Amino acid sequence: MFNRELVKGSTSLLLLQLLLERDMYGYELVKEMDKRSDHQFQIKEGTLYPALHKLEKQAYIECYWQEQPKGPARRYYKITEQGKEVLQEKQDEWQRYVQVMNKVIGRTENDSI
Amino acid sequence: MFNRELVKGSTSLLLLQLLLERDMYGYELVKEMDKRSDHQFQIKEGTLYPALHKLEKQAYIECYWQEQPKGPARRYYKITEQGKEVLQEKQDEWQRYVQVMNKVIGRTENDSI
DNA sequence: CCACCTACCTAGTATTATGAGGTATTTATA
DNA sequence: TATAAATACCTCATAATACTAGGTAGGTGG
Repeated sequence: MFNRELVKGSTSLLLLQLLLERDMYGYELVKEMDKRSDHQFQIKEGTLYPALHKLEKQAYIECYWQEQPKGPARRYYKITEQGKEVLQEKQDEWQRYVQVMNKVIGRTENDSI
Repeated sequence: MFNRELVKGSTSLLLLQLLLERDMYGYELVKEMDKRSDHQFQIKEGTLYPALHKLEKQAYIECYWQEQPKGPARRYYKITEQGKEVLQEKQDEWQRYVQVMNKVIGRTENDSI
């Protein structure tokens, strides 16, 4: 999605954020991310499922199957309390990161060696 | 530096930006980056030199050796015209990226499915 | 019937940041 | 005089992770 390299590391932040709002299943997360970002973050399934499995292993999310009246069953993911804490840390880190980036690439007038 | 994953992809942007301001040599770039970012971007030499060589191969930067009266010779890097164009694109992409990220992780009040 | 969408998944590849190492010169210190 | 530390360059192996390209299966529309 977007620039492959720029995005690294923010996937878990994005996923946890979406799951903070409501439980979702994998395929739904792909669609929701696409929609929310005006088609700029088109996370691929080859990225999503391993990422979700890792988050689950880390106990930041939990999952449960839900049968559907029609169509295949869905595996819903739910953020845990621990996941919420980690999300907060990731949010803070993102903020700091943007600030530092802007400082370095931003204006230049008075900072020389 | 910082969070390993978050940073991926922005290294070339940062390097090109610093070189836009003046020619620098590798070791100087490490120190300058550290200084500008209040010690938050501590780019490692194992990252820097391969990154510089790649930028050179892509013709975004050029280099020249400069003997020093004392101490080892320095290899100075200089941004090319093509590098300046690429830098502009990377800047734009960074801006867009921050905007989309903020949109997705930002406020939530009225954007539901 | 067949294409397409939903919905899950994995394996292999490419990229990239880092850790750990190497070389060589100069300067400060003990 | 040693010797450590700083300057200045470099490479290799490893880890993390995003993507491509595949696979399975059920349901829907033409």
